Amino acid sequence: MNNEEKNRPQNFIEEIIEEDLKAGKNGPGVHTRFPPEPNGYLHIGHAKSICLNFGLAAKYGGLCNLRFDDTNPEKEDVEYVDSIMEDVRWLGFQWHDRPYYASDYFGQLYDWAVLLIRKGLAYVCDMGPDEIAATRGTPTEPGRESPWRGRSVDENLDLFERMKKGEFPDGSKVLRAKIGMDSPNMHMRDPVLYRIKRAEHHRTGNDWCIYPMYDFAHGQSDYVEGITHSICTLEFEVHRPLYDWFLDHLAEEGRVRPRQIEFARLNLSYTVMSKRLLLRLVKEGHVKGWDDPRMPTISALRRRGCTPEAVRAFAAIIGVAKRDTVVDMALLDHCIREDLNRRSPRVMGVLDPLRLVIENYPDGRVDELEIANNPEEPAAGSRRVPFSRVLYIEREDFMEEPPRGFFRLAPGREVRLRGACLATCTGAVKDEAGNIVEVRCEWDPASLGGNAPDGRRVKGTLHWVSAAHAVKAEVRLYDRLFTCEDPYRAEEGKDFISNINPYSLKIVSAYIEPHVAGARPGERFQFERLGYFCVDPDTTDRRLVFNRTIPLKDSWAREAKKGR
RNA sequence: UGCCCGGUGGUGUAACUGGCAACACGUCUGGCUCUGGACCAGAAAUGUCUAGGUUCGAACCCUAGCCGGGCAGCCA
Repeated sequence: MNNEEKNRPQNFIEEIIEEDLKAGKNGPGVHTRFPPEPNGYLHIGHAKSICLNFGLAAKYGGLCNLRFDDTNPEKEDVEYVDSIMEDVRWLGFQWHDRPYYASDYFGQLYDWAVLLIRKGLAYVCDMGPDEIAATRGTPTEPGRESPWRGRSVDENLDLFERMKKGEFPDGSKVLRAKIGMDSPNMHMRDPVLYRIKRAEHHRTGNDWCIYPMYDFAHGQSDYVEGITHSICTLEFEVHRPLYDWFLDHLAEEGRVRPRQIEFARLNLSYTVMSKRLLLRLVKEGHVKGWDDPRMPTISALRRRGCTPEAVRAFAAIIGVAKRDTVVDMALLDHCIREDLNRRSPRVMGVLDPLRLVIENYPDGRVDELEIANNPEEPAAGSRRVPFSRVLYIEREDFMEEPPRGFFRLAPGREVRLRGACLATCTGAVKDEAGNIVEVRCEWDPASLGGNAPDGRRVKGTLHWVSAAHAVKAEVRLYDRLFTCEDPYRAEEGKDFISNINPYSLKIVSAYIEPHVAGARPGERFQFERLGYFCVDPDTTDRRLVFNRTIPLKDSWAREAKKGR
């Protein structure tokens, strides 16, 4: 890719920005913001927005502000502020330790409200929520004007000040813009600017009993911070005329005016993305918390073992556009695998152990084998893995009567024990019930290391651990949280909860090679032939816990499925 | 049946702005392999919502229609 191509706009937002840059509209440069409301945990959809906003700033040499849109104290909390900061930081973006808060502008916003009143563009309305709703009209019929719409400027000024002082009960009065009740755009029908709400705010405490609405706060906050491009999701498209209306009446001549641009939020198959639904999953106990690895939250992705690089690669690959679409979860899976494959040291672990005894291997002998940590990355070095007479192999790697195309162990078959030797199966031992409890084999001592001197080949290579040396670990095998691509589509009378995958978590007791002993939470490995795994924070000195981040692709499983 | 937005292979995104519809994922086939992974090579995709129009030429511009999404919180 030559320079010209690399610098070409990648999406419609970059096109807009470059036009604005050319027209000299942005003053000093490009300035974006990521404006979460601290009322929940961030999810992969937010990651798309974070990567977009911070990425745009980086590309055009500008800044991106992290700004908490905290205008509704009833729903917001510092717990969420902290988690959001942690997530943004983890994703690899920084805001130079200058977080912004819409609540920092409460004073300015109040002054602007007073200014609108002075201009005759806002009034105090005594109607309650129900009345306001009843007089707003419908999308097809105009609303009715409030009886309080004609109050004088002085009366409005007095009443608004007394609202602020706390002279009126919650919900008894609001400040509304005077725009017109017949607008075809519902948001322009004298929208509420301020409401009375006696709630303790996580930052301003009890300083205020009136709080601005989103529409009155957002655009002006952008303006205060010198934001040039205010990027939000599609549902705010109809708010844009109001966003511009406030700025038309409040912005000063010659100062940078922000421009709102809308893009399609991320939808992912096999999961849900709304905060409300995610909250339900947590509250109703369908998952263990916001960071349960089955969740699409950033904290869950992190706990599961995804890297920030994988998430960023995903954000880049899905692109940015305006149509409402659903991205295939397989694309996220791909990005995770691609990244983990490059960086994960390999290790052997057995999830469903079956004893394998090497009959002609001396009892008590141990070979310390030198095995590469990552065959594709010599710099990753190697480790020593103990090999002995009694091993564990994966139960599904042995079949007494193998079907066509099964390359693993079966009576009379020779396979390779990864990094160790070639071994031929001599039989299996069963219990009274007929269950296979042990497999027996003979090894070829000349093949120590993995290859026979005579150059003969085997079709299968199995992972294994030495029974006497293995470390025991709890391994949490996660699968998709929902059984269908579109969990919202449920049977008559049921909701998305009915589409939860009952097998989304399977916990097994596994044997892992001793190399992983002492691994710290967050450490990642590839368990050869199985997938990528990450040490869970539940790990203690006495208990080792792994999460399966994602399985390796398994073409045999696919083949076996087809055969059925 | 008001207003706003959007329709490109199964999925997502492109098409140098009116000039051979491409890239990635997924799928399939073959190769290679001490991971049935990775990697390499290749294939299929009945793809520009429909109908008109402008034009030498339309995914792109115009008109009409169809389909999908959003909007009636003192939520954001």
